[in-house]
Amino acid sequence: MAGLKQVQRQTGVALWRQIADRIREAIGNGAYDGTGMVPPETVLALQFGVNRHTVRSALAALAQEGIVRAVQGRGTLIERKERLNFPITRRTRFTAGIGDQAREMRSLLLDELTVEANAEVARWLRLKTGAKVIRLETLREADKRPVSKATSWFPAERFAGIGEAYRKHQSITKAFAELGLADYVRATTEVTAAHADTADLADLELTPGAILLIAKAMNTDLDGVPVQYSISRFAADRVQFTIEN
Amino acid sequence: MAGLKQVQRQTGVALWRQIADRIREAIGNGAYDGTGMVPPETVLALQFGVNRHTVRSALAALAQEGIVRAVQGRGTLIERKERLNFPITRRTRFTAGIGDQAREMRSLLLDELTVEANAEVARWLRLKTGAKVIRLETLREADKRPVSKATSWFPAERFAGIGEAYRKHQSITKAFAELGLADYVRATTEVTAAHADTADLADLELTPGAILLIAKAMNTDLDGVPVQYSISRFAADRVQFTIEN
DNA sequence: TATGGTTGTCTATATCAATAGACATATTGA
DNA sequence: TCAATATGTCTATTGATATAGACAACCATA
Repeated sequence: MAGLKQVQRQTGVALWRQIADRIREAIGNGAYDGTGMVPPETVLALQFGVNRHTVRSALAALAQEGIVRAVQGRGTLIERKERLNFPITRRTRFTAGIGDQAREMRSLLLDELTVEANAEVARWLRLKTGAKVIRLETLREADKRPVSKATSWFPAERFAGIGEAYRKHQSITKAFAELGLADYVRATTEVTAAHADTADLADLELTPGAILLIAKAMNTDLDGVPVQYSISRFAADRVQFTIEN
Repeated sequence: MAGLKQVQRQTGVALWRQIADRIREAIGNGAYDGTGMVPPETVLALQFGVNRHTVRSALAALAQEGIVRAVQGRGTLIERKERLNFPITRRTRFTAGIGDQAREMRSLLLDELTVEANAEVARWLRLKTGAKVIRLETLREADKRPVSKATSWFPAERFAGIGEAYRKHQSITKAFAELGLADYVRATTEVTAAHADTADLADLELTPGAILLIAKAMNTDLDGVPVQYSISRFAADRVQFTIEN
């Protein structure tokens, strides 16, 4: 282990939040798997070099997130620790990718709209700026816990009706199939990270300061013609990506 | 544009820091490319729904990072906006990957040590736990700006002397070549994101609350035998990863 | 040179964050 | 049942954060 996990003062991020972030990450890394409990508040206070009350604020925030549960007299129990793995390969599909890691997968269609492609979307789909594209906003859940929010664009002509098909099957793969596209492949994925904005916080049930992994992906049909461009925003503490070359 | 970029109160993250994060990101996305300047403090205060003094705190933090420079009477100029792209492919190499995006690449060897492999390292390098491995700590810079900090492990027997070779060539590829490994490939990359810890903040010249993109990578020789396992921590606001399938 | 727009500085006040100490309450195990 | 170890609650104090208003200093330009 890395010894003391230090925190910094007067940086615009409250100590209790820095500590909450570190404990959440430690739980995710399996640091306390032996006991299934977080160390006592007094011990954490000593480790982080802060007052016990500050640690309590951090644990209260984690309890609010449903990650730990404090029991008077016993200690603070770890309720949930999960980090789903998303393989990013030529055959990347959301549902199939984590189907064996969660009991229940769900995909919600939040919004559907036909719009004109902006420069970025047009470039990825190899259309002209202003060309008609169908935009889908989707929220994906694993075991009733939101995992990612995605915006996808499809060429409107070729994939008219993909919104309905998606709503019916709750799967891009099956929606494509219904529209006559039997197979497709992942061409490119760009990965960045950023702080969650207000909308993300609400949809993904996160707390301010939370981190997102952002994947911009382009899928093509087997002839290499772009069929989908998407920007997915994942709660970083719940997922990891794996790239197999 | 997304209209108002809201910020939240009483969340453990100071408003000025939330605003600084949003402005930094907006600059990175080219939002203010037209003028090369950030909007006036009064406008930003109105946009974010806060007092002008709060905006000033945010801009002061960005000025401290060298991202903007305030000029009395004129406005706040954007000094730097960069996001290096790292392709992750079977032939991923750090230096070659961004050689054309920055004028000056540098790689510093911070530490070299022969240690016993822990369970994680042993698993990736397909050794027994406790086997001797050489651990290198490296800091990589582009145009004198720190980009990533990496810890790499190599089988000690096969790559004795890799520390010296790396120090000489400032390149893993060339160090491998000197030790008789002419070519190698990237087998697996795992990508996650996390908040920077104190050590990262110092080495990568970041401010608390900053985000890291973390890549755990395994390279093999052409026979598929693992030759390197590394954990690289990138400043998320300075890089993006690209996966071409 | 006068004006409007911008950043810089100062004072004052209210709220949040963090520390400190004391004690209550619940659980476990000797 | 008792002691040790936890979390829960309360009061008090200090420093950081945020708001509010006023005015100075500087820049571009009409």
